[in-house]
Amino acid sequence: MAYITWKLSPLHHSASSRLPVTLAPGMSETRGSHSKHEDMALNRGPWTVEEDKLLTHYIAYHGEGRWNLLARCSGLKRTGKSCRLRWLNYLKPDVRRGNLTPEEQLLILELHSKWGNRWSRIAQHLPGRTDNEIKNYWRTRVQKQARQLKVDANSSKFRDAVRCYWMPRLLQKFGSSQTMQYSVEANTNTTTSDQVQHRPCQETISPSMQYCQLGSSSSHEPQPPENLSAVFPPLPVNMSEFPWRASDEIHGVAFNLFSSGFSMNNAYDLGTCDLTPVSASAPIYSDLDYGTDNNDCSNYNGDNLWSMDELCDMLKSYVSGADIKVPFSDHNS
DNA sequence: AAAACTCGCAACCGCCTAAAT
DNA sequence: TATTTAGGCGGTTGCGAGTTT
Repeated sequence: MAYITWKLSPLHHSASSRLPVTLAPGMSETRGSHSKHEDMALNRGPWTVEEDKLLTHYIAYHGEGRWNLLARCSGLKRTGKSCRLRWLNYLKPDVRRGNLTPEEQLLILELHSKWGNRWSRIAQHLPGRTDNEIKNYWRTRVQKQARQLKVDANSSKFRDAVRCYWMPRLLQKFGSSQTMQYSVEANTNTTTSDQVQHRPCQETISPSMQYCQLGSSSSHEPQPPENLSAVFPPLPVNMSEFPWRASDEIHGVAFNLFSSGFSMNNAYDLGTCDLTPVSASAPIYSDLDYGTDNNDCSNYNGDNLWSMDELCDMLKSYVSGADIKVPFSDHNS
């Protein structure tokens, strides 16, 4: 098998990319990364087109792994670590690029609520997405909201807000974007990254459903760290505890998201959530919204239904205990 | 128009663990 | 068993591009 796919880093499109830096041996290089035979200067910083080609061709012939050997034999003046990172996060053909879909965002929120900052583990359940990308998403989007609210991203208040307002909104989007499908095997008990990314589709299920099944296998799953009470609190069975009622009228739309399937036992069982009232009036996204190519979601603007400002206002209202007005976008109007 | 500021993200750092010696 | 090495992971940094002032 040879990879002939060639992708240019966005940096390569820029005429003013920062230049790679060549370091003499011993200049602030990663601990233990030098062999005694390694005598040449190492490049650091952005990868050049030539370096990418070299790495891609080498892996096409020799396969992945043995990164230090690769670094020495390929002619690249890079550390093995650097080569590995470049390949896994950028050059590997099945790396998906572009904005995260609502479905993916929802899954990240769900999984992070369960596992905390286990980025690589979370990434295993988002085929084609890298841990780095998910980590960046969390830091730039989610933590930003927490900062604006002046609350800790791991605080129960913020988690409640996310669970009550952000996730339902994503579900709303998700409910109207059923064209997005994942090739994920239903039984994920022993799933590995490779299995998720490369195996043929045996059953098409939504990530949320996948997650539900994950949850059902929890006896084999390590528990989240203690300091992560960082799980979202279970949705209250008694909706009177909730900032809104089980069925709220929002701009003329009966918002009945939590009416079926949530309980203390399946707080994350989003897959059983009744989306009908929502999707009936929800905006319809065409393939164009997500990009018709599964590897290209760049056409999808993840914030066009719910802007960050909107979200921030709502979360602020929730944190301050004020009445909530949930905007509802009606594309028919 | 330009300076200041913000954002997104690729790449690096350093710690940890497992495998090899 | 102790030490070394390689690979993996989460945290952090720094730069280009875009936006605001």
